[in-house]
Amino acid sequence: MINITLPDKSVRQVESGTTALDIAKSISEGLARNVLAAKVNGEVIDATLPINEDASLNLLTWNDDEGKAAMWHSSAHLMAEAIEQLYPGVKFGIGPNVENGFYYDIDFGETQVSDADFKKIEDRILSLAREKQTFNRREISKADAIDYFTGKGDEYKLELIDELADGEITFYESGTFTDLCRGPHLPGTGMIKAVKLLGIAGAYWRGDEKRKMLTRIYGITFPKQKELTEFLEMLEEAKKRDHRKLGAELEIFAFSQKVGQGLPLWLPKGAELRERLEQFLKIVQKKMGYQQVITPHIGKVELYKISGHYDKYGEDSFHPITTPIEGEEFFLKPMNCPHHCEIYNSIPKSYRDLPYRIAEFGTVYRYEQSGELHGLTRVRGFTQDDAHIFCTPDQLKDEFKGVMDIVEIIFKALDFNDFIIQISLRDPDDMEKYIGSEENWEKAEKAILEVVEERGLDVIVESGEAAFYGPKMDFIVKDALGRKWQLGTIQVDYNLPERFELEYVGADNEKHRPVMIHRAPFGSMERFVAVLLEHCAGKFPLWLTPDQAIVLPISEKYHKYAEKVLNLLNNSEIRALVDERSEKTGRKIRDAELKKIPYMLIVGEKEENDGSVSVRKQGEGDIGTFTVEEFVKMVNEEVDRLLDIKI
RNA sequence: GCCGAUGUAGCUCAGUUGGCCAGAGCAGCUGAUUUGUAAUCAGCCGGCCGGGGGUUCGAAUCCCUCCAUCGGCUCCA
Repeated sequence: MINITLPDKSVRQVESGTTALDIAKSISEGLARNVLAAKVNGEVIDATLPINEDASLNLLTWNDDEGKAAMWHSSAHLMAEAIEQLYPGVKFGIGPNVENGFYYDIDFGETQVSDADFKKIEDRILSLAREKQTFNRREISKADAIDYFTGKGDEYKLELIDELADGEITFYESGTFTDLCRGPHLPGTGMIKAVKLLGIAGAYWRGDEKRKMLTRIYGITFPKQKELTEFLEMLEEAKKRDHRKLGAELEIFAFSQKVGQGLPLWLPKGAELRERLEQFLKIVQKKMGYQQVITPHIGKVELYKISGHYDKYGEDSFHPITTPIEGEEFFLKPMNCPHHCEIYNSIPKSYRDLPYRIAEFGTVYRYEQSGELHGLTRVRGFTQDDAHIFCTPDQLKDEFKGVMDIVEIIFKALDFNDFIIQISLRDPDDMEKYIGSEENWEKAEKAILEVVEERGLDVIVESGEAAFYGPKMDFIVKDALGRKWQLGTIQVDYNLPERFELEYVGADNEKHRPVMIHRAPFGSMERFVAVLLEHCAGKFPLWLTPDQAIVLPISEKYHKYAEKVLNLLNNSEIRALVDERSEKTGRKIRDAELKKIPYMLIVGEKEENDGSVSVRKQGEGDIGTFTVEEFVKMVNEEVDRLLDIKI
């Protein structure tokens, strides 16, 4: 007999060799029907595998991420089986579960497959699911595994097997399909009740663009039809939040084929909004000792050779522009730091001048591959809220913290709470990629990790994601469709000061090298506004939104009073307008609601007589009648609450 | 850049076994209406069917090519 400890700490004595599924059955049939996999001593395995020793046991269901993972991983196998039946002779790459579903990379040979084929594949998957196939795990020797896939002619699986050690290879069989797989899998395919193939795309084998492109099919499955319906509804909702759609509707930005792809045009409302964001940051930065600078949009090629960017990105950049007579070469600046280094260098520095913090809303241009462009989040011309801090090594940590304070202030003012902090360090397996001394890298990485430690931050650490010149901390958010975007960034750099021979005279009267911090709390204005649009679904915070209020006169008779209200509002720094169309009030309200204007002020006879406005809040409805003064106070208080900056 | 899909009016979409002058709703404009918390009515304007080639008596519809967009892959100083 062995002891099985359940999550509620209760202990069950069972025969050795009992499966998780058996234990579930002993608890209740209902539970057993819902068990997707089991977590035994912290390891996720098939619920149908025997347990042979004392263990803690978690029965994983649809409510557990690991349960979903088993479901979707099994679904990938099922899709592969369906596809193999429909397209005999196809070869398979990898087929994992992902955050929302699963995919399988498939080599279809000469056959063209498109989303028009999805229906057929989905139907086959469902009919296989109904066969209630089981997943049969078996350990197999490396030689036998190689034999099997050699027989099948699947070079992709053979490549994967080649990297595995003999004795750790397992196969899973379900129906007519056998796959190299570690598991775990569902007790049976019958638990898959609904399937939807979501997309088809090319994907390089092993993510290497030099290798063959396979066809990746994404899909998702559910234990209930209803959940699929809900998932699809959620996708529809997310699309409504897409910044590309909202940006057009709210007249924030536009693109023009004539201007060029990836080159955003800020419309008046968007430009005003962006200026408010910039102004806000400028005020914060001023309080924190930054000085504004301005640098040109181009710089000599030589500048980027010194900085090292030329070697790294020269080939991938927009090609240089040249002077007509001398043939001097200039790059459109892809970043501001080299210019800022030269600003540092323009006047000799003493340790008393440090930290030297210079900021610029610097517009930069980068050649992004055409397939990468994406609304405002990935563009070829954008403006960074850039700044560089030059300080002594002793000051580094405090300066780093100061930057984090700014990020915090900004995220708070925008009610932005849902972000991930990522620390990016070197790739220990590929040190060739980086420039700069070992000693400096270690110092920089240590400083960041210490700050994280001191602040008790919840961060994810990624090795190999560092910039080529130094480690960094990034603030990452997800867009409406769950794609991740990097917003703010703080990067430590010992390298550029070296390359630009930056110096300061220390208290010891000797020359020293400063440390440099690159930082951009927004990241880029374009990407930030895009993510903000999606975050607030177009309903910007009151202090930021283009139009804060709209006055809606009931009829032409009250236009005069409406104008008077408008003047009062404008005099109180409230951005407002009047709807003087000869439309019914219901219509004016509807239009203002759709434009997401936060406050609608309805004025008619009653309001004119007692100098008031009837206030309707966007998305909420009528909130009562106020005097204009009261309304102004209410708006100002709401704005101040968000902009409550404590430095 | 690569794989796949898409491209009809400012927006959302009809229209393909190739066949009269390419349609609708919304938006816009004009007029009527003077309106009390999410769409007043009527009329009008608006499209070389993404661009360019080709096949055909005839192309929005079929073929080629380029461009852009969308979903991924790779990349992202």
